[in-house]
Parts: sequence; C-alpha cells; structure tokens
Amino acid sequence: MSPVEKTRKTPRQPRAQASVDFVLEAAAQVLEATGEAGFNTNAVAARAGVSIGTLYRYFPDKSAILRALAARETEAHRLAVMAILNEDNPDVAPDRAMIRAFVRAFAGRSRARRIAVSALLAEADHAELAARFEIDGREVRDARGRPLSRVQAFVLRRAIHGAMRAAVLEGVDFLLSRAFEDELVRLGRAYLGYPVPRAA
Amino acid sequence: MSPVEKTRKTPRQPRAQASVDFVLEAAAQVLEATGEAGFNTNAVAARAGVSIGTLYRYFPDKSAILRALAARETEAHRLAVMAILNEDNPDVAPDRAMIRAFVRAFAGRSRARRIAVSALLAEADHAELAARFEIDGREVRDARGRPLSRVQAFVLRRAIHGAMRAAVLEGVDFLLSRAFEDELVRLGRAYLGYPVPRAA
Amino acid sequence: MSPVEKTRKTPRQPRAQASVDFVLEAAAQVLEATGEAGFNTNAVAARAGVSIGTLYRYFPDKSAILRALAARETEAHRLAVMAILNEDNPDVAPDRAMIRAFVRAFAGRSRARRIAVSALLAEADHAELAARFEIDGREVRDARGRPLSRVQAFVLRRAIHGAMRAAVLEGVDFLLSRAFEDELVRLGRAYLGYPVPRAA
Amino acid sequence: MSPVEKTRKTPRQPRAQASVDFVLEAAAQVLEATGEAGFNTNAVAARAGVSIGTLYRYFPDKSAILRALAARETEAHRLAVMAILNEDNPDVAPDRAMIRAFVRAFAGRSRARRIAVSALLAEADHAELAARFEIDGREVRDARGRPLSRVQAFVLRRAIHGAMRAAVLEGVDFLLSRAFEDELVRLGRAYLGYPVPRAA
DNA sequence: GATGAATGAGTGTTCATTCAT
DNA sequence: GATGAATGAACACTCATTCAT
Repeated sequence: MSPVEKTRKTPRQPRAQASVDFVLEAAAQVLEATGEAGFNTNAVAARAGVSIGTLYRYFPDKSAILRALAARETEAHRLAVMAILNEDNPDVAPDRAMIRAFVRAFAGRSRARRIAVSALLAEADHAELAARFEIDGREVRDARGRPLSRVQAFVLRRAIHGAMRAAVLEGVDFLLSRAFEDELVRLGRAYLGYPVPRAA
Repeated sequence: MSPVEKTRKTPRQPRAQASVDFVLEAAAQVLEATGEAGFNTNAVAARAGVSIGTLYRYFPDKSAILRALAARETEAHRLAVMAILNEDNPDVAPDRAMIRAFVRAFAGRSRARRIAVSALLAEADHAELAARFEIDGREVRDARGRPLSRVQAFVLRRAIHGAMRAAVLEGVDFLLSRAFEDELVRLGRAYLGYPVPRAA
Repeated sequence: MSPVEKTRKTPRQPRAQASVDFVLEAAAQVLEATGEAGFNTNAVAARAGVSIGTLYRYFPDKSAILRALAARETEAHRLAVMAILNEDNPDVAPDRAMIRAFVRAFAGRSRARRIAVSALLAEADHAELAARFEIDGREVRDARGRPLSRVQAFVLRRAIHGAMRAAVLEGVDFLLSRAFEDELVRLGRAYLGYPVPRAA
Repeated sequence: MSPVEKTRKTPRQPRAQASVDFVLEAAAQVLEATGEAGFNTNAVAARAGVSIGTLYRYFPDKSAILRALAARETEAHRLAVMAILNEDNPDVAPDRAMIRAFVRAFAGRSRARRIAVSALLAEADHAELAARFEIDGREVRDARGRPLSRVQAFVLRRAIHGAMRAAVLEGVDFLLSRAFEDELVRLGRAYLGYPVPRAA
C-alpha cells in the first residue's frame, strides 16, 4: 500500500517523498503532543517544516493525513511484531512471543496511533477496516488440532487484543510486567484447551 | 448520579428538567446520525427543539453535554444489565446471563454511546474512569475457589468486554447469535479453570 | 433628580424603592469587582438578590442602570464634598478644603464611579453632561477681585480636576499625601495671582 | 515601536503590511463612527476590506487591535507635537509651542484616540502605562531654576493635560482659540513662579 | 513546483430582554 | 407583582482550503 492513499500526484522524486514523510512524522508528533484537538493542518505543516501549500500538494485533505498516518502506524506495528516473531528464540513459545510483541509495540507512541486509528474508525466502515488490523494470518488450531471456527477465531483475537488495548488505554502499572504477559498467554491457551499452569 | 454533572443552575421546574432531557436525547441522536464531526451545539439545540441559550443554561459547555450523555448511557446500560441479571431465570448460569445482558445492552444505539464514551476517555484520566465502567462488583473466584488476582480480574473482564466491543464496533453478523454467546462463556470458564464443553 | 431617570413605573412602595437601591448597590459592587466586562444584568440581579424580571421592572434597559448609578455616585460625591466644606473648620482655607474634599471623595470606590461615569460619557452629549459635575457653584475671583472669564474658570477647574483624576487613575502613591494637596492648592492660587509659599 | 505589538507572524510581504494598515485605519474609523459599542471584529474587517481571517492573522485578539491602535495614535500624536516643536519659530516660547502642539494634535480624530486609549487604560496597569503618554522628556525647572519634585512635575503635566483633555471631550467652542492657549500658558507659568501677564 | 497570504463558512458562547406561569 | 426559563441575535475566533505570486 502506498503511504498516501490518494495523492494528487504520486510523488516520484525523492524530495517529494521526503515531504510526505515529514508531514506524516509531524502529524504523529502533533497528535502525540496535543491530541486530536490540536491536530490541524497548519500546525502539521509548520512542524513538518513545509508550507501549507506543499502539504496540500500531497494530501487531498486533512483526513487523508490521518488515514495515511494510520496506515503507516499499523504497518510499523505489523513489522515490529513480525520482527519479534522472527527472532529465532527457542525459549519462547510462539503465542507468548506474539503477545509480548503486541504489548511492546503497543506501548510506544500509543497516543498518536490510537487517535489516528480511532479517527479512521470514526469515518469508515468498520467491517472493512477490521481486516487491516489482523497481523498474524497463520491458522490457529485448538488443543485437539481442529481449526477454529470463524466465531472462535474472532473471540480469541479480540479478547486478547481487547485486554491489551484496555491496559494501554487505562495506563495500568502492570502493562509490561511478566504477570500480565503470563495471564494473556494463559487466557489464550485455556480457551484453546491446552493445559495451563495454575495461576500465580 | 444526576444526569447533569454540573448545571449552572439546578432546574426545579418541570419545564427545565424536560429541557435537559430533550438536549441529551438530541445529543444522542445527533451523534448517532452524524458522528462526532457533526456534533455541534447548534445542531443539538435545534434537534432538541430548544434554543441555544436554553442549552447553555443547563450545560456549561459542549463537552459537558458529552459527559452527561456518557453518564446517562452508562447508567442506562448498567440498569439494563442489572435488569437481565435480576430476572429469575434458573436455566441460565450467572456468567452467561451477564454476557447476554452485556451484548444485548451494547447492541442498541451503540454509536452514540461509543462516541460519548470515547470523548469522555479522550479528555479524562483513564485510570480514574475505568472504575465507572465496572458493572458487576461481585468477586469472581476460579474453579478452585481462589479469588482472582488484580491482573487476572483485569484480564478476564477486559478480554470479554473487548471481544464484545469489537463485535459491536465491527458489526459482525453473529453478534446476537448463540454461538457467539457460547464462545464468550467458554472463554471465561476456560480461563477460570472450569470444565468447558468442547467447542461447537 | 430621581435616582432612576426613567422608570417604567415610578416606585412608591418602600419595597420597590428597596429593590431599586439593591440593584444600584449591586451594580456598583459588580463594577468594582469585575469591571465593565463583567457588568451584565443577570449578575447585577443575582447580586442584588432580585430576579432579572424585577430588575427590568425598574430599569428599562441595561444602560439605565449605569445612568442611575452615575447619578447616584455623582450625587454622593457632591454631598461628601459639601459635608466637608460645611464643617466649620477655620484652620483650613476654603480652596484647600475643597481640594481635600474632592481627593478624599474620589479615592473611595473609585472604580465603580469611574466606570459608571465613563460609560455615561461614552453615550451622551459631553457638553450637556459637563454641568452635572460642577459641584461648587460659587463664583471665584482672582487676587485682584475680578471674576474669572469663562475660559479661565474652565481652565482652573479642569486643571485641578484633571490632576486629581490622573492621580486616582494612575494610582499614584502620593494621592492622599499632604504634598500633593499642597501642590494642588498652590496651582490654584498661583493661577489666580495669590502669593504662594515656595514649593516644599 | 512596531505598529503591531505582537503579530502571530511578522508580515514580510508588502501585501501583509498593507493589511495591517487597513485594519488599523478601519478600526479607527469604526471607533470614530460607532464608538466602542459598535467596535467588533467583523465590522473592522469589513471596513478594512479584509476577511476576518486576515484580521486574525495579524492580531491575536480583539483587544490587540485596540492596543495597536492606541500605540499608533499615541505615536502619531507624539510626532505631531515634535513636528510643531521643531519648527523654528522664534516668536513662540517653548511652553506655548508645546501647548499649541498638544491642543492641535488632540483636536483631530479625538474620539478614536480617546476610546483606544481608554480601552488601553481599562485593561492595563495604570502606573506602567502612564509613562507612555509623556511626550516632553525635558526637565522642567521653576522660576528660581530649581528642578521640580516628582509631585510637582505630575501636577503640572496632568493639570494642563487635564484641561486640554476636558476641552476636547466637552467640545468647548474655545478649543482652538488664542484665549484658551493663553490661559494654559499662564497656568503653567504661574505655577512655576514666572511672572505672568494679567489675564485678558 | 513551492509559498504563505487570504478567505469565509462554521462554531462555541454570552447576555439583554421577554413573557408564561 | 415577582419569577426565572427561554429566546436568539450577536460576536470572537478557528482552521481547512485556495490561489496569486
């Protein structure tokens, strides 16, 4: 996916690509610093060190910036998770690695991501967008080796995701703790019917 | 809790209370119809059939409307859940009843509630607000009769809540299905170590 | 002059007169406390302990309150000056007594008076209003016993008044000092050709 | 002093400077025509032939327009006085020249200046602002060659200024007459102990 | 292609005034 | 006569977007 969903003119020259990047980075910073209320095109352009006219050369309107940012952040998140998963770490089970990757990726610059994504959600068709946030396409099977039903896959992913999301949003103190990670792992395994260690 | 957190002058006359109700109902409708972008004081007042001055007599500013609406919706949700729980229905286990209540109460006018609540979250201290959304104060114990740790309670509640929330937001077709309810129940029971029927 | 220039119905009953007084006193307090910016009819009515409807029964509009207040304050000032002048104080020369009276009368609740008077000036015909602020009607004569010309009388009065006014407005530290009083006295006497003591 | 105390962005392009001037000129005209009551940002922008957005590009808020106008008018006044003083006119004594300059400079567009200045006074610290309105920095000495005390200098300046101010405000017919000028000159000289011609 | 000055519709909010109760 | 809820015109100010330079 191109970083900009719909540009007036797709940038080919490096300078143009740099401008796009500056704008997106500035957008993330403005969102992080001032929240959605302070997110306006002039502020973004100013922080990007780009004129407002240039900004509009690359983004058709304000919400396109948000959309591009959401795409960029989602992609960055996906890559971060993938990177952790691909580390060849035999001591860590795949599901635990996944959860750890998610939590860590979530914890950084969460505000900008959250706002961008929620702005996206506010505008768009939810069902259509849901797919974007799937990261692990691998088929999951239960303890008996049966693939999950559609409903089961939904519940498993959204439950774990929801608990992580809430932890980030509510700023709980145990966000990066081993105990929290353990419980998320247990949740997934118990649901799938794997034997789980007793709770700490 | 009074529907209006802090009015400029507490309304005594019935006409006044009616105005407050009109405004909140109008606010919910505007949110439902146009989203947060279309949520402006003039539109709310117009739809409420009330002058803008009257609106400002009861709400000190725009965000107070949102806060009052979130409070009203949360309270309505709580009451709906309670009502379902209090139905003397011996055929339904308490955890299932709870989940059913949540899903059903969530399903109606979700957009207004979601936006109001998220506006609330955008402004306020997350940790402090989290408590408001707890509905069931009952202590939960695992299959061995031990009370849950703080982290466990958090994970259990937010996981189930997150899956329901995602289902509502994404508008999944199985939202009100028995299968979905079953899986949520299984998720909770498995996590707590209760024997669960095999997945459908 | 009636305290209220033009009432909708001249109050005869004591309760009505009391309401008028409450409103004017409240107006002075509001002006003193918040300046002209905070001077609004609802605030005045509230502080007067009177409903807004009652306020409008006695004052046709907002500026009538200001006019009545200016009249009241001017009259109070006039009476204060007269009272000081009428004290049989043989040790104080009449011109000095006058100046002292003015400065002292000016110094108290100056903000409300100043605002009321300047609001008055902002609306009305200056020439017509000027007469109101003449307090001492006595004819002044110069050292040779000749009456002052119209221009001379104007210059004398406005010069002394202007210096006092500026001292009040600028909040100088010597406002109530003997030195300041002395200089104002010297100014008047020198202008009239009387011998003056050398400056301190 | 720059005409604009603090712009949001200092204008570089000539078009921008022209906008600032248009706004200030329009502000003076609106003040002159409608008084402070009619002084609103939309009216100023409209009369300036400038959009409201442009107005706000150069002035952070409404009162900044007033402040800038007061500064501009004060400066214009100062320059006018200086110009008259610098005319090499051996027939006119310096004190008379000063008074003449003041009166003449005061007489034009007095309303706008008065309102702008009084708006300034209404907001700001009086003592701090007083200095701005000093025009002649020259030390004044009395007939015996002694410098004036602080109180004396205050009384002298404010007295003459007050008489002029009152004459302008009250619109007296003798404002530009020789007689008025003579009396102001006499007032100053008598106070300082110089021999004065007998009153006309 | 870049710039940034200009635009103006839109929005939150105030408050003088009215009038049903 | 008193009350105070309701009204709505008015206004300060923002910001997405355009376009002359």
